[in-house]
Amino acid sequence: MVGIKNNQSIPSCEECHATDHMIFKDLTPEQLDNVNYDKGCSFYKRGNIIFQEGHRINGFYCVHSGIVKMYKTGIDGKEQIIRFAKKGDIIGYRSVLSNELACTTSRVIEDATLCYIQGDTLITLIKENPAFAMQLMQLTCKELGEANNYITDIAQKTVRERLAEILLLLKDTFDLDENQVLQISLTREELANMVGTATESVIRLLSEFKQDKLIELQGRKIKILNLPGLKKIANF
Amino acid sequence: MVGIKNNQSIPSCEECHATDHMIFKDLTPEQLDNVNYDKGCSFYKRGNIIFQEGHRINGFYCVHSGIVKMYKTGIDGKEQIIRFAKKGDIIGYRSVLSNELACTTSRVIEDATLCYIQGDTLITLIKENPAFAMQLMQLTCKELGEANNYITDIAQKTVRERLAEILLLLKDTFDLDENQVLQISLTREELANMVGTATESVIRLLSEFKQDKLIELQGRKIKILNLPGLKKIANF
DNA sequence: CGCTAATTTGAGTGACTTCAAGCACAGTGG
DNA sequence: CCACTGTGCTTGAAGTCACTCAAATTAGCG
Repeated sequence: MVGIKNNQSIPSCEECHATDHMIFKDLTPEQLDNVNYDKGCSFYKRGNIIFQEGHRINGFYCVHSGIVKMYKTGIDGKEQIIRFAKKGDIIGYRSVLSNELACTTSRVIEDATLCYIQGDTLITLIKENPAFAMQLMQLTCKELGEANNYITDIAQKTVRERLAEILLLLKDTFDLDENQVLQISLTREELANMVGTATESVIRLLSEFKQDKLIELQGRKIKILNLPGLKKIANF
Repeated sequence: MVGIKNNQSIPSCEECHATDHMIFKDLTPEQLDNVNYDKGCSFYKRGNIIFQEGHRINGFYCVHSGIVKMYKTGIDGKEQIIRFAKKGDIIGYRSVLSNELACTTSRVIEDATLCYIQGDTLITLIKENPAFAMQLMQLTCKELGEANNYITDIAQKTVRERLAEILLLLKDTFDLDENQVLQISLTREELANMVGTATESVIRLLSEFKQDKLIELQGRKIKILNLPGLKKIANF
């Protein structure tokens, strides 16, 4: 089921293919085989950097397992987390397409396996397969729409509202386990870097949410107690 | 030079073609002719709405002249201006591609002429012309990159820094005339809706900039006196 | 090796400061 | 004359600073 190449076990694209949002779902079997054959694959531990803002990248990555955060570094080094990538998501493709330097840094949050695919392969696929091109374009448009929403939120909502919204977003992206606990573990600082606020503010607001019986906290585990309540606070 | 159709003078795409960032530059002459023939064209006065957030649009628009603002409506109706569109820019294509409702409203800021092109035409072009598909994808990626930058700025910079940055952005987008005056006329409220702040704050900060000899104000005309100074304030 | 000691990292609190929003009102000019 | 601009004043949300405490890592050492 899994081939061995470069003294390393490389997962087949087929595995990711199960993921419903998989970008390669419109490829012909031959095209997928090509991608599968050409790609490299590496394991990264939490904290590892996949690529860094401002560096040139000649290919893109597809997340096979684990979680990666994408962030920009603002003034005095403060991170602004733009999005997360999980199984089936691709990262770095923007830089390949627009032929620009990477505009974000991507760092592993949960131990991850990523496949690396040459930029040329992507360009070729776009030229050969219009359905794939459409798929990719829709992905970009979706991300663009989300970015625009986020701009509006961050410009107009309070920190409190935004934190509630981020919790809901995390719930949608990473789901809850059977105990309603968010299936992603972030530090308070990382949460702050998503919301765009100070770490202390996140800590204070989380305690407020806890006192208001909206959530429950055990370390980094966040249990959602009152989803409608959070939605109300988030204004959505 | 200009044909008459529907009792209305329709400018040829050739005119826009001169614009260097024109999206259609990779079309074959026949494809361009097709677009040119199929398109509709309308004149809009300042204040007119081209399309509205949440509405379905089945095609997209190409700005032939004038200026259009694209904004989202946030809580209690406050506008958040996402971007402007001027000659050669296309708007609404995102919704066509992702087959979603419009996520912004677009309203005319300076009397404008816009061409309307069917969504199908766009899809066909993408399928027939990979170079055009690449071009469009690069446009989307560029917008996405800018949106991500903006998220970081708005989350981390002060209103003062952001206002300076917006002035620089306006300068790059709409240029200065021979007297260093910004070639776009916005109300203080519109500026505030770009920066993501209150109108009063913009007014106060503009006066500060004026006192610091960075700019000069005559009504809505903004004259740039000290570009490096503004860049310094904007942190870039 | 195993068991403290030492250091680092993250969570949490309180006091203080400041930036910017909001309100009310006064011009002003197209 | 109404929409826009401009100003003063007040208040509150959120950032900053300074610190404690707990947990987790790493180092040290018999």
